[in-house]
Amino acid sequence: MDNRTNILECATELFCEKGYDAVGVQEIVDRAGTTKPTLYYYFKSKYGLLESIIEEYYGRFLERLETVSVYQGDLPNTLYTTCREYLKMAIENKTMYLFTVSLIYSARENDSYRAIRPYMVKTHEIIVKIFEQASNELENMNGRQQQFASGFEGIVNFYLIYYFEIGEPRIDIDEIGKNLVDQFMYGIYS
Amino acid sequence: MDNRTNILECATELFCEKGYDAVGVQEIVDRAGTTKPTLYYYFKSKYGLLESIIEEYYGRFLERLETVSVYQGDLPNTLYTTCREYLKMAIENKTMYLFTVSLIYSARENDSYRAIRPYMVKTHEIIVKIFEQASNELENMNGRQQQFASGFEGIVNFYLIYYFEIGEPRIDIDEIGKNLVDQFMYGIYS
DNA sequence: CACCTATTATACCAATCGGTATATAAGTAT
DNA sequence: ATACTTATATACCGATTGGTATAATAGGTG
Repeated sequence: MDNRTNILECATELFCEKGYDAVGVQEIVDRAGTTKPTLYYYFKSKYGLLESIIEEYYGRFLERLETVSVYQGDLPNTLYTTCREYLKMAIENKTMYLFTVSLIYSARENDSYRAIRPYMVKTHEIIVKIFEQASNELENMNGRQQQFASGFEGIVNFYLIYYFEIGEPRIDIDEIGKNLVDQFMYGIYS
Repeated sequence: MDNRTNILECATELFCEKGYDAVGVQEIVDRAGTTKPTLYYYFKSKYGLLESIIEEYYGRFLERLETVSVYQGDLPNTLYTTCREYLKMAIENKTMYLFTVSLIYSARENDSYRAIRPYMVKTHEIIVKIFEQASNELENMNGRQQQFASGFEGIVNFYLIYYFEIGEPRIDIDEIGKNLVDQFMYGIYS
């Protein structure tokens, strides 16, 4: 494995374990078996390293999300397909997923939050688009696309964290996805 | 205001803004207009200061939660009362609530998580107790009290973060509480 | 071979980190 | 008046922070 990838992976591990601020650059290069100038050669700063880590995971996630979230002429089905992919991606990269969640809830003036924000916004835009295209299906949708999108993202994240927490050995994406969309749609119509 | 309270409040502000690790002890005493030995006199370490901040808010929260969560012979009503108090407390202390959420999602090996964990556990125990006392109401409850408790806590936190995020100027506790419990109960029975 | 660019390490930087030894002032109890 | 406790500041500690100046070492290309 090349040095860049190695540093990236060791940093990811450490950030997930201890958090961005609690990990020193020296600690990262020690684990990677290299030295600081090498790290600063590939990533120009500690913050640049964080950005690269997020881009590595979240970039791929956004590509897939954009692909699967195309409107199918039916809201529950579109949500179901989107939800399945969301769950799948998170389960495949559990550690990174939990790390990004911790970043999302981190302090607003912290570098961690600054780094994750553009990806949060982009994710939100993709989900909002689903509800915009479903406007004809739901009466009184006016201006509530943002609200529904936040709600949907929130409930998916909540299910994920919940199932990771109780340590379900085998998570059935199809079943959870169905329950989740059902419960969400119930919330919308009530 | 005495020096101890002043340090406590300044530290709370800074931790909420930037996160525990990103704030230095010097920065805290500068804002409080005092010096480090004073801080170390009242709280024996930076970690002790964090513990005091959490205890200040979460201690009161747990007391109230324990009081209102007594079982009323009816699950939805008990949940509704508990939920109302949970929402009320969070809305009254919005900044501190959001700070504790950020701690809950912080890295497992970070001091922030170590400090919040006992309070998370205690909260969970209180909610579990509700579902244990409702065992006669729900068939097939065996061993799922923990699951329901996690689910309930999750959905309440999700609603709160969601409403704080969209910046609803006036949050109707009664209405949100009702919707929330309804949606949760629907999830249980389906 | 000579040249060039991409990598990597040694050794260092000022600044900040969490924390403390020591001194002092003010109040209080004997 | 003496002794003790509480509360605060000056000045310092070694260790670590993120980051870099410099130089050596590759590997490929003319």
